[in-house]
Amino acid sequence: MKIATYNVNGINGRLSVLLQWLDEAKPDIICLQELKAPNEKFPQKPLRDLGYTALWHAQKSWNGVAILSRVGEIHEVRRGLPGNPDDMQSRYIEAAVAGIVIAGLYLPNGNPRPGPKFDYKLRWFERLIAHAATLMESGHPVILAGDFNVMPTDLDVYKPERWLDDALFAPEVRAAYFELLEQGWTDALRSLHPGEAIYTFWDYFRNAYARNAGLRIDHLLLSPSLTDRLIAAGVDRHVRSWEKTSDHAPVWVDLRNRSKAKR
DNA sequence: ATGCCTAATGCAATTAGA
Repeated sequence: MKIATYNVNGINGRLSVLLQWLDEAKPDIICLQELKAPNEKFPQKPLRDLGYTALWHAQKSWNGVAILSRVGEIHEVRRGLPGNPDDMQSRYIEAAVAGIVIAGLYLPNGNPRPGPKFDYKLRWFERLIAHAATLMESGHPVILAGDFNVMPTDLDVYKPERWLDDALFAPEVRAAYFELLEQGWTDALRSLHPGEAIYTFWDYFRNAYARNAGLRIDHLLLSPSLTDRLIAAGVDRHVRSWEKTSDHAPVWVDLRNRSKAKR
């Protein structure tokens, strides 16, 4: 079973790229971020024509997350992170699909730092850590997938020294990421490719993709029972070279089917 | 320090992204 995350940077502006990639890669479950469209403008029909049902949590202009599936019903668990009823930004959606709890998230960017946006990022991260702890304690197979807006280590940045003061690489943000991992989550891509520079984002400026001036900020974190099923993980980086493409590339994991002998 | 690019909104220029 292939599960992916993809920050599309505008689902309607990038729809042809999204559909082409889905048709080519045929992932089973996909978490999308940055829909940048109101709920009523979610392109349900073209996705359904490709065999995907969808659940989305969007808002006008900014943010917006969705879960797509072609392997069975999407059972919504929650939309929005608990812990702040005043938070109106559509950045979190959680559903049960094919026996797995899928948490799709779009962590705040946080720039400029310092400032209110950075404070919001840190508070949002704290809420994620608290909620992820309850998911971990549940014992269910869980995957936290999305745009975390964090490069965990120097290896995840083309030029780390230039990013030290940035909200995506600040010490307190990386510390929050590792505090989350310490609950028992496995960073799927890094666990299978230790020591390898792999990026998921290249900005539109300065010919960044051609220079491979990238960042690794999109992550798939697996609970222990899913880590045992992890076969492969990768980035479909060629999608970043397409016309009208997002500044992110899709990231995916391949999981072994549940063993009947063990159940 | 800022622009470089791109999208959404809405029809010009601003906000936001990372």
